[in-house]
Amino acid sequence: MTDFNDKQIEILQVAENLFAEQGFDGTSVRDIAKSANINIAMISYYFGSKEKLLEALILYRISDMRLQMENLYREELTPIEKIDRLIELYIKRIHQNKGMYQIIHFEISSGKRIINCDAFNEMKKNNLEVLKNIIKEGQDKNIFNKDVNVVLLPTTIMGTYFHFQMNKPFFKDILNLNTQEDINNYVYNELTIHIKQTIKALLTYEK
Amino acid sequence: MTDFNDKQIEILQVAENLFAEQGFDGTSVRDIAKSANINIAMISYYFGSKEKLLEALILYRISDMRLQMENLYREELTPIEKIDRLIELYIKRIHQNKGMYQIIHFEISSGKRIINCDAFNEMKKNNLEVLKNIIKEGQDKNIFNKDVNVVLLPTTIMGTYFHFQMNKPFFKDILNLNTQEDINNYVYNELTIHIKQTIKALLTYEK
DNA sequence: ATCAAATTTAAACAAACGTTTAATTTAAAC
DNA sequence: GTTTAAATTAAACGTTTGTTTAAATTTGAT
Repeated sequence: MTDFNDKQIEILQVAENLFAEQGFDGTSVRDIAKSANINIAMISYYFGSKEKLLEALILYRISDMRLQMENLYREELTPIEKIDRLIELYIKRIHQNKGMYQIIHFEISSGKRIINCDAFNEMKKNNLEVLKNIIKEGQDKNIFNKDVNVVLLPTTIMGTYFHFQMNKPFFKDILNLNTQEDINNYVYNELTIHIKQTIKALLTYEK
Repeated sequence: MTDFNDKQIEILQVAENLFAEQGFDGTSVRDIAKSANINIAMISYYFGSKEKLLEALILYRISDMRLQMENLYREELTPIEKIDRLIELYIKRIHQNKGMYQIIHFEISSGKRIINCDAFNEMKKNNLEVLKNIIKEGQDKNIFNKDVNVVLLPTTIMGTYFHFQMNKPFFKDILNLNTQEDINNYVYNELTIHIKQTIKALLTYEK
């Protein structure tokens, strides 16, 4: 269904970086062509138009982004361990595809562009179901509290990550994160720990 | 220092809505002129350029956005009450100025535009200091845990809110939020409660 | 009523935009 | 080697972009 040749994939990757950096409207087809070392006409030739290139990019990445959360749910782990693993999985996936998410979020929240988000929403709904099952398991075992807004749990997890990303210049400044290496380390250690700690506290604290 | 006449303020408000909806690059000066019922040339006449209009807008809103957190800190409240009030204050302010924040975040995270964020960063640093003082007060009274990443607390608070905003179409769907009224209610009730609960759990839970 | 400054206008500007064209080169099949 | 389709190119297309111009209008003080 989504079969692109090497040339097309290279264009998609270049476009992904530019769209994430400068936005869709802020990136011209000439920018893309220059970065990918191709002729401008190749974009229309391969994808039809700039907007269809964006749609192709989203489909390409979503098909590459399927979480194996069901496997996680079936593993022999305590609910708390599952939550830990789930957060690690979440952060890793969105950190690796942060450019993609940045584009999608901007284009979604601005109702201007009409892009097909059905596949994206289906993925989110599915992830939410798996999470609900894990939470219910923990509640049945009297490990987790029952007055938790499960729908907003992924929002807190991903929101914390994305707000960190959005304010990267601020955190670079106050936390002395000079290289991309420093940032990756902070994300995979401090930030992940903070999120795990937060979610676990919310699920297990005594009133 | 930031003295705009009525006409300029109307242009700023119109521009704010359009920028938030369609992005800076996605909004033309003709769009702004049309919405504000003015001639295109008035934008250059009053602000110099489209980009200087954006800078004026940010300055205008930030000077309008000063949180009286110091007053909160000095009030006779328990640390937990202070945190509750602080979260209410945070959510109320960013929800009222969500368009502004959307613009700033996008323009900051894309390093493309060079806008003066110093005033914005100073505000954030100041808010962080006030929060640190409240947390320390709670820790000295043995109410709050000591192993909390305070720097990431506002990130979790605001990140949860913004990620909710960004995925508004998704939540509208699964939570049946049909009108703006429904959304405002959900933000000021369920969402605020969830955030308060989360932060309090993180600050007070037993290991 | 007069005059000067501030405001508003329509028109024009060059530059950049996304897209298309038609000609050329490359690659593969016979 | 010839043929045919695919890939690539430079050039041009018509719009739209942000900005400027110069003339017209409004405003407020004298």
